[in-house]
Amino acid sequence: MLTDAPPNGARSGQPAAGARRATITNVAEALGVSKGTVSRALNGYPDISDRTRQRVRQAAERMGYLPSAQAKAIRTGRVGAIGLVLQVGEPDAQRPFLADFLAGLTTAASAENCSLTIATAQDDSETRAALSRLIAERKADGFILPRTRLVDPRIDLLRAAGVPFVLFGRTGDPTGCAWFDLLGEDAMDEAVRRLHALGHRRIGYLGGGVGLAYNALRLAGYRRALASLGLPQAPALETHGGTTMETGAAGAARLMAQPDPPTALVCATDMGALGAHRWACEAGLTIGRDLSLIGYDGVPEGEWVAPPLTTFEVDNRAAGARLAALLLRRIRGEPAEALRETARARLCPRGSDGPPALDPTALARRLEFTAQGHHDTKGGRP
Amino acid sequence: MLTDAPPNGARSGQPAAGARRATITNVAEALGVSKGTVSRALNGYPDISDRTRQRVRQAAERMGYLPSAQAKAIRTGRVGAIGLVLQVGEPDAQRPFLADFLAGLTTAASAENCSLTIATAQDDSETRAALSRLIAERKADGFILPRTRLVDPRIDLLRAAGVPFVLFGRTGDPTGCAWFDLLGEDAMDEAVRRLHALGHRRIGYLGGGVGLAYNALRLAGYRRALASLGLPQAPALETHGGTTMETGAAGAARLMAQPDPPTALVCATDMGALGAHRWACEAGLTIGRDLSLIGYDGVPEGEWVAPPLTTFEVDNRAAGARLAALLLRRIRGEPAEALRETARARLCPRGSDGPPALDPTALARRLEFTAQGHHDTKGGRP
DNA sequence: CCTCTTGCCGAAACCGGTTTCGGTGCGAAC
DNA sequence: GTTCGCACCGAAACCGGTTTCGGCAAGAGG
Repeated sequence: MLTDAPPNGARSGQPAAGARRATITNVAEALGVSKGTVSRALNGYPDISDRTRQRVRQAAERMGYLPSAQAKAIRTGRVGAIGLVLQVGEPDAQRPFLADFLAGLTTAASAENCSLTIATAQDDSETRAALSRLIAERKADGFILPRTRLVDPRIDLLRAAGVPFVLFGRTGDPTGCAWFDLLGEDAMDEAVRRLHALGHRRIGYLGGGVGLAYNALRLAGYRRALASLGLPQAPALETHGGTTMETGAAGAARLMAQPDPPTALVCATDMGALGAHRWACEAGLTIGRDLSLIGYDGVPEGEWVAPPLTTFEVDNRAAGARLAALLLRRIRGEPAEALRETARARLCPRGSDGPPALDPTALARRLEFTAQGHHDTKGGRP
Repeated sequence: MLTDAPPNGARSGQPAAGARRATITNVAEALGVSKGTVSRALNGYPDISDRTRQRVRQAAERMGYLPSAQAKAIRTGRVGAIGLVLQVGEPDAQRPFLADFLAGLTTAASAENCSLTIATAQDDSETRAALSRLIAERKADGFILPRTRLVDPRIDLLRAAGVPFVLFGRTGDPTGCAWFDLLGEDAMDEAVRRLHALGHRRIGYLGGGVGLAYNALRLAGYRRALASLGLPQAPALETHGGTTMETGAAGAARLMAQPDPPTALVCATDMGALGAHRWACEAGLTIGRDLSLIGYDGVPEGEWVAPPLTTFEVDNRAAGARLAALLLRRIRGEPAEALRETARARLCPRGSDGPPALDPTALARRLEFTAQGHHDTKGGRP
């Protein structure tokens, strides 16, 4: 059996078989110097002679000594960990991104001797509770806040607690906030221009999570492009909440059920776009001809549908790395205003967009026709 | 600007605006008792009167006091965290599972006042380095080891260090190991029986990661079912390494390039099965008729292909929860041998399996025919 | 009335680090 | 030959908890 957690260890002075890690006292005794000297030597204080520093370094190396993060934290106030509370159970949780995102966070953090502490929560109140607890137990020196809202109670909580944080996304009141974000508005702008160049003149917006900051920004980018191109803009061309296949399909159905429906949809999320994709297939539309779709996120499922989804790819690993770097600087005291970065998502052209085969009126007639029962669904053609 | 990390705080006795968390000394002073009394009262020691215990509890609650995990750790040796090193960058990394898995881990852990510390690594040596560092810095009381190998250096490392751990999966030398695992061998067995009941008599195995424990177990389950049903078993019916679409396609191609190819493939992983799926489509086979496929994992992509993939669904959230619970008990000193659990994956029948339309010989002729150029690929039928 | 428990709690050691303060030895300057 | 400054390091306080030890008071028993 494994040596069961030796609580008080062998009473002997020599740890011997206990496999106990070396402490700073062990190193100090081995060298015949004081604890303080070892600490200062290893932490680069100037009032230690080079010879002593060398000896201490070598002894520490030889004994496999690494300072305990907890013991260090109790004095310095820094745990050497960044915190992240994931809200799972939400429809558009960050499924495929997560591994890459975490990899980015941890590699950047561990480059500065920091680890990552994570917690999960089902809803908003659990998230706040988890944050409070991590703060109270001092398990993290600062936090990454993903999926920012326009008004975000997490931000108020951290501001009030005086704990450093960095947003993944922007927010309504940016006072004292550092952030990293992708320019979703530019992506939506680019999507509209691309569709316009293909010949589309009536372009709809299938929005994402209501209240989430990204959705407001992407909507703004969509509208900006419409305005600059002189294309029509109308409430009937916009819908929101399309973050899953179900809601995406429902949103697409709503947008397309009008006399002059859009011939193309710019979608704030890939999952919403995939819902629209499925709806359009079932409505008998040929995607990329009758209806064009452009998504955003770069989820792997987008490659699986036919035709594959044109979308904007996000480098989540790089995002995680930048966020960790910013947070570490924030923890060291740099002002939040100096820690704001953005990046661009990369257009990934695939098959779901193309020149419109029909004008809006013809498209509406076509939809009405199939809706009246002339449907070719998965029954095979008789 | 936010109050920048007040290192030594205001010199005043009253923390006031510093927003500093209350310490045990604060609570003790507020009540006029000693630190020790507060500690004992909150930790349920028996030699504290009920009245005092109540007063301390209320004061702690009122002052928002929660003991610092680090300060506690320094004395008790327990950090109150479980560790997990994720190996990203591998082809069959746990992409879709991860969020659910983490949710299971953290909810089960936080129920016992534990958090989760994670690190990532690219390869084996980085993984070992990350483990060593987390141990040396005492950032975790124990570890979850996912994706176990038949011979796994991580296990040796943790055994030598005397650190508790629980495997997600089994391993070659189980001495001193606790684990949770899914009975992949039973799933493969069930898959073979299902195909046999459908009429298949020549069934192949598209194996997963070489050297990984699950692959050996699933192969054993496949062979066991063949033997018990009296079906032919041959090296030519087995291949390994199919953990991605590419390798899965290659494996399927190899298995099917023989005079009497299998009419059905039992696949150790969904990604391998999806590779076989794509290969079969491109080879002009009708999946579910010419060739049947059964996967394992329950990745979401399986629902996206046509026909959707019959597979075994794994409840990764529950797995995470069980693993965390086992690890916590292990940390408390329960013997590893008493902490071994298994669960079953649930068959999820979809469309990729059915009665065979051809016998092996006819199937081989069919494949040869299309290989000679009579191919109908995505060019449309001329 | 004295002793012996028993219940309850304070004092202080302790965990493993960091940091302040003060003191030594040495060479240089006066 | 003092005095001063400087480089270097030891002693000890400190961080925020836990745990051991011992003491006091009250009650029980003789």
